[in-house]
Amino acid sequence: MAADKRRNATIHDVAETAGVAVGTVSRYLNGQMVRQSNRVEIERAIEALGFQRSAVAKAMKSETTDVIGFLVPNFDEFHARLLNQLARLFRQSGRTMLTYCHDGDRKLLKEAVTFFANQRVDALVLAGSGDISAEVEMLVDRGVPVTVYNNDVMGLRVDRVFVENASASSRAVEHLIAVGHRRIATVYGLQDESTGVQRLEGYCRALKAHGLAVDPDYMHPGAWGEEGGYSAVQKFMTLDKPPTAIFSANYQMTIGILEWMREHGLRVPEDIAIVSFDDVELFRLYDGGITAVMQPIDKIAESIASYVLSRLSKDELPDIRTRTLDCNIILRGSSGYER
Amino acid sequence: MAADKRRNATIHDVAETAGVAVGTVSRYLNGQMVRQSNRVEIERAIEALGFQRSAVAKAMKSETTDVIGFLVPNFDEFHARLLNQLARLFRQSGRTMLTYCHDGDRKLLKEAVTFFANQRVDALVLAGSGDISAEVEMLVDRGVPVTVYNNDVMGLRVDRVFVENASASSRAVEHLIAVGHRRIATVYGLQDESTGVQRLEGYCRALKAHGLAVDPDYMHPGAWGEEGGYSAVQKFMTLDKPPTAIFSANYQMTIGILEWMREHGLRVPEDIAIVSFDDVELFRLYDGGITAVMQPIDKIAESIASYVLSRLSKDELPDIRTRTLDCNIILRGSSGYER
DNA sequence: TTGTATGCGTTATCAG
DNA sequence: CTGATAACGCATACAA
Repeated sequence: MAADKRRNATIHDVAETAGVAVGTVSRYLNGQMVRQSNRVEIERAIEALGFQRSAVAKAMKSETTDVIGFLVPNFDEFHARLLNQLARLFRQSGRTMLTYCHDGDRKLLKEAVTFFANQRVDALVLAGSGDISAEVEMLVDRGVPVTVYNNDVMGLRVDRVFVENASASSRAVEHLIAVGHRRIATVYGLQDESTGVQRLEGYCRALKAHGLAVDPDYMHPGAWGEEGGYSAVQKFMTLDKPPTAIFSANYQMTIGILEWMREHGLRVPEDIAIVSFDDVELFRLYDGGITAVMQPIDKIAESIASYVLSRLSKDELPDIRTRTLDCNIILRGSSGYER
Repeated sequence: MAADKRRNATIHDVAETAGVAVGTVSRYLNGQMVRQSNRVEIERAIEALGFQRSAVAKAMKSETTDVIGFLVPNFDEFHARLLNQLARLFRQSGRTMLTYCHDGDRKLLKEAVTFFANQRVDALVLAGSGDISAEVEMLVDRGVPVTVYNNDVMGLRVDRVFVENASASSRAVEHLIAVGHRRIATVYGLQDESTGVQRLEGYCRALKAHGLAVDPDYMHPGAWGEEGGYSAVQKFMTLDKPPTAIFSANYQMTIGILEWMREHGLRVPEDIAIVSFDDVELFRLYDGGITAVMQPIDKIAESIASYVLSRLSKDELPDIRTRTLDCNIILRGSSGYER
């Protein structure tokens, strides 16, 4: 009656060959007290049968899966590092991460939340997005801890981890002003996301603080993609007075800018200086380097993990929390800085 | 007796408020025939209760989770795209992907296989690795379809998807020979992985085919990391006759080479020409571009998915299959090609 | 078509 | 400390 090799062995099989009751095996598996002689018998049986405890059945009974859902927008460099760090931190507490990538597809975004709900994840981490609050609220109501990062999603009882988008952007633009630029353009991100709004706000704030006009001609929407940066710089260069510098609100758009400039034989920073949000490997290696706002990814991961894990241990923390982290600006050649 | 908002509603709750039996609800959920009037009642009840079917209980009963495990070495550009494509293909068949990243950590590698076994994934995809065969074999014996890519893992009844590492490498080196290089070095990958062996083999084969000596001084192990490329070029440049070109067996090592050259003010391709395995974004944008072997990632994903899904539909396909895909070489400035 | 009953592999609750 | 047994939420034979 023991497992026939194809079939998975169960704790019943283990109990039988070890000559004990299933309850004893279960207790052994959960690190509770078991008589020494039984312990060795159980271990022997587990080894012999190749027993692997079913996480499915465990979840069924215990109402907890030890899995944390992560709704990823995409697998860019930022998220590659964030995923790595988060997975590491969660693993230390015996949990794992289930990722679902939506790639900006609004339909997938909602499917993902349903998927996580079906999977009964113990907690959910996601980058905020406007039209997702209804679905997420359902999870929150069920008592699933949710943590939001990057973009805010208003009116939800969730923990939040952000970076100082506005002030970092402002400092980035002030750096351009400091090295002598007066005609500074920006390609900005989606305005229905808080990062998009705040980074644009930082740009405007810096100009105003230094008595420079905020000129609509120098502001181009980019939708976060390479094409956005590409068409922005293309448009800027048709102006009577083209900008001498561009602040780009994320790295994908910056790549688009660089692409256009390469195709048209323009040089950085001689023809146009560049400062970008997000510090990626390319910016370190590119020609003289690209000056960039570096997000503290490891700290973001730690903050998210600490929020999630705290809610998972104590069962009910009273108030929702928000943490907003500082960014550093890495000076490189693209803003005229000599290394 | 209906769900109290905090608790998850079950099909029993749905059945009760819809005034039907649980079996009927279950059949409705699985798309079987249900009387029209009952159908609307059930839908109404589901909506009212916010019912979400428990994937855990479904898996418990049906012995299938609709989840496919993917053991990822890391989240580099190659895997970012591979994950995206694979997730998309699996999604189309109603399945999702559970990823576990081991980052080259041998302990995590084994833990991951155990994890997937516990989670009862329906199938497993992984990059081969020498010391993992024992753990994987256990899954194979249980009848879990396993598909291996990138590196082979010998002696296992699994499907395999590779690229033509040797011939692509050979062609890459021949390209360097064709543009006039005679002192061509290589920084190669781990020799306990088939990709490492084959790419080095391709390098040697090209040299021999053109009557050039295979000189150990021109061959440096790189272990796939940036440091490997960095120290390789460092060593090469101390030689009496430094190489005029380098073939790098992956992109991370190439980045290390570029880093060293930047630090020491050497130029590509004037001082050293470069051809690299893996085509990444950086190589497209870098200065005059880096000539690279482009792996057909989308085709790799399609092949993996088709292998996995075929084994999941028909229950028993007789023989294991292997597919080996061709690579293109993208010519750019780093090998002296003018664009 | 529908209802009822059983079992999937665990954990938890009891008596022993 | 251990053994027996009842859930957990769903799918599925089987009978109606």
